[in-house]
Amino acid sequence: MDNQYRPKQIEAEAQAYWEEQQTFRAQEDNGRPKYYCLSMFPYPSGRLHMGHVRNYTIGDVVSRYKRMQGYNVLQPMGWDAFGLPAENAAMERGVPPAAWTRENIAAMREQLKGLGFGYDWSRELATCDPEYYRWEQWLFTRLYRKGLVYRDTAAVNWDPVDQTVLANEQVIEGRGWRSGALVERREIPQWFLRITDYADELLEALDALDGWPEQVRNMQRNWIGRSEGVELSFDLAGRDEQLTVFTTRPDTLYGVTYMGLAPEHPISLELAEGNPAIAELVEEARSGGTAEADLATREKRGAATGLEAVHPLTGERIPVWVANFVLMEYGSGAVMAVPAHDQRDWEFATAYGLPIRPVVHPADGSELDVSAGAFSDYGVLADSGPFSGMPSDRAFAAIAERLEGEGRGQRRVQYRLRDWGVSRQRYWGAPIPMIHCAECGAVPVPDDQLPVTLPEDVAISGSGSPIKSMPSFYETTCPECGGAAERETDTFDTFMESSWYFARFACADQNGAMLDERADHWTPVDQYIGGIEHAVLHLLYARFYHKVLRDEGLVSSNEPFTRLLTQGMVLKDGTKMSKSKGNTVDPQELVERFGADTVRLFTMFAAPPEQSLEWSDSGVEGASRFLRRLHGLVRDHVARGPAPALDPQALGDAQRDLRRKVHETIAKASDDIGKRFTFNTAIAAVMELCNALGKAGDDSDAGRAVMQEGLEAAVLILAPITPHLCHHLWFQLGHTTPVVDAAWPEADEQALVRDEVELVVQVNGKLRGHVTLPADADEGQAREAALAEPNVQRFVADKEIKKVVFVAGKLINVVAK
RNA sequence: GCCCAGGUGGCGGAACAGGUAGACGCAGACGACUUAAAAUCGUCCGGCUUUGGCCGUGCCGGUUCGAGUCCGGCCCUGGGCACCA
Repeated sequence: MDNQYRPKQIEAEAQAYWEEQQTFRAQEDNGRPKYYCLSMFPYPSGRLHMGHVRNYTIGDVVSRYKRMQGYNVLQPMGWDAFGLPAENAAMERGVPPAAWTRENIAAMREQLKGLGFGYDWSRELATCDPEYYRWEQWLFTRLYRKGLVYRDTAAVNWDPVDQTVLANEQVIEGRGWRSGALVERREIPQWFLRITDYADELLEALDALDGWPEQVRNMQRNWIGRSEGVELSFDLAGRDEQLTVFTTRPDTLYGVTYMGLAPEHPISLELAEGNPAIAELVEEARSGGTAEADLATREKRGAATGLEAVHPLTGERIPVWVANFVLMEYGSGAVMAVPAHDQRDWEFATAYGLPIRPVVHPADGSELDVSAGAFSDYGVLADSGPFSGMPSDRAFAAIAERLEGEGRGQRRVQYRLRDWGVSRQRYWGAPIPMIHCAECGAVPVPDDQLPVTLPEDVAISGSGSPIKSMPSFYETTCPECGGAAERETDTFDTFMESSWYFARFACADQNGAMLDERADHWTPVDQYIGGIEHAVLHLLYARFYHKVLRDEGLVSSNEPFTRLLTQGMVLKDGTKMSKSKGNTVDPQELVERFGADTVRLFTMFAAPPEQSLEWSDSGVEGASRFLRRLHGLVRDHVARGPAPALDPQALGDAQRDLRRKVHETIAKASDDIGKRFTFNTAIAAVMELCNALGKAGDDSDAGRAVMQEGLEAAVLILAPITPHLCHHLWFQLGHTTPVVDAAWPEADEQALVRDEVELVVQVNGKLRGHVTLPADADEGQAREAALAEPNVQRFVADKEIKKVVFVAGKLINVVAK
């Protein structure tokens, strides 16, 4: 055996072995339970970054662990290949997005192979391949016919200088990132998917997704934002028109002191003609980006309209204001304001000197004070006509009933979730398969004309998608009337591709259909792994899409991902690695210097997967050092010849202690890797084991047998994490089949048994000593031993013992006063 | 602004069901080996201290025999906010 650990050589050999044996090629096999382990596929930016390495190492560790447990594992990989960066690169370097993307894919594929990830490459796919996106187009036309697709207007960021639509990230402080021009909001027609039709199912099914982090389920619940309330209308004095508003707090109806209109509301637009203050608000609303974070942090401003609304129950006149915090996108673009019981309304009322009228008092009878802020809890009504004295919940129902009875309102469920706008005015995306005909309107592209292929040999300028000025692309004939017509030139949101790739991996070679029965064999994904930043959008869209696929009869499960692991970010110097901060670490350099196993080991050791990971160069060296030591331990052991067979009955005390450590490590690592996903503590346990093995120095037959068992355990446990070195060491330890096919070790219960236990002794909850007792000692014996301890006696000497708390196997606490 | 997380030694982290705070690793100090350095191996490594202890898990308060862990309030950092992926 080589005297030195040479990762380069060992890793090349292992990778060649796996490739030659087609180790990771997955076949459907009903004789073994399937396990579909999927890491979120990358955007092919050109090089792997540490976030990818972390994500894919976690996935590979889980996959290899499950394989050792006897599962038939599928672990595929592909490319989320459409998107904005390719267009930016094209502008900078003059390379068409398609060529740039395919070069990046080739480079990153090699990097992934160099890291030793066990993917079934025969299933590789790229979303920019027409054979992939054609099925997305096919499904879209189907959903159109089903009524799940519709056209409506939506706001985009318009750069008036570059004459182009900008993404939110391209709007910096209200200005276009390249031109520096003030960005305008423009309403343009776009395609929408009715995700809100599935809102209730998406919400309710979260309760059963117990393999998902509660944090993510919570974020999705809040995003969907189901609320029950009342929709009611206020007459406008002197106008033949009504304001319809939605409120979740009809119990505060008597506290309404003003109405708020969105600046984009038709009435606001009308009044802006003759009112400079309103015109200014409308102007403000038209400029700047569309991102919610920008809108929500704007200073709250408003202007009186002079109009008055009529309170539906009291007939009182209520002033109508235009307010910039009222959003046209939500509900009707109008709100009733109750400053006493809503903080945002309170702030606006305070700023503009509008009355604050409390009508709900705390249920506990405590004094109500709204001088410093709104009281937004439920309580008991006051000054609310016939409803005074009712608790909020009863008043909610009573007021709703009254409004319904008078035909002025009705109970309604509202969602925060909006329908999914899938149109993008970009080039590098899947063409939306629709044709606009002057005679027939919007017509879906017939199946036999799919895919609508995106022309790839194009030049990208800073303003607008090239296919919008390419008659050879958009000129066509109407499939219905045969007349001249134009293709849709918008492309799909890239979330469309990433919403179903997990199913396509099951049957990536199927060219006659979107999916086949193999999709149902492999899905749902048993374990999905990816960044927490995808907690809402990608994961919600994919859930929606899966339900749509189900309703189309393409899969039969309800949810795409049974278990979800959201991995934290990779940081350096406490902040996110990024090119602009210049604090990136190139995984490729590390692999070349230390080997893939060291990079994998450090990444898994430095932090548990869900936490952020602080990068440390010296920590990487520590990981490398450990692998050298493990290599050395096996080398020295093997150099002494084959180890004799182990006879557990014939061990001395030290040998039994060491063997107990071996099996404790197996038990801990199995729990850490299999159940808790805390790979860092599993590695720490193996390090402890190796420290103990290294100190043993026992050359007796029994000692060498225990050593063999211990080294095998260490290699088996580390095999999913550092697969190349373990592949090598396993053969060195005398095995003839590869460790990748070995069974995961099981702890021997007999080896775990202890004769004695050490109890912690406390007095009044503070540590005062230790006592060693037989493992089966009862409370009486423990108490006797504890009180005999001299240090304990010092602390209880002049006190009365009130009680003794005994926790078997752990501690005994003497409470004395 | 809204929603969701996280704050533990010089650093990354451990403590899994409320029971020894700091496992494991990094950095550092000292020692061994060496002509020397690197590598390797060994010992020490939260603060204070009268050496008996006392203090210590972002801050303030509470529950408990016992709180890093549970509860209430605050501060700071990070993720998401619908066209980055």
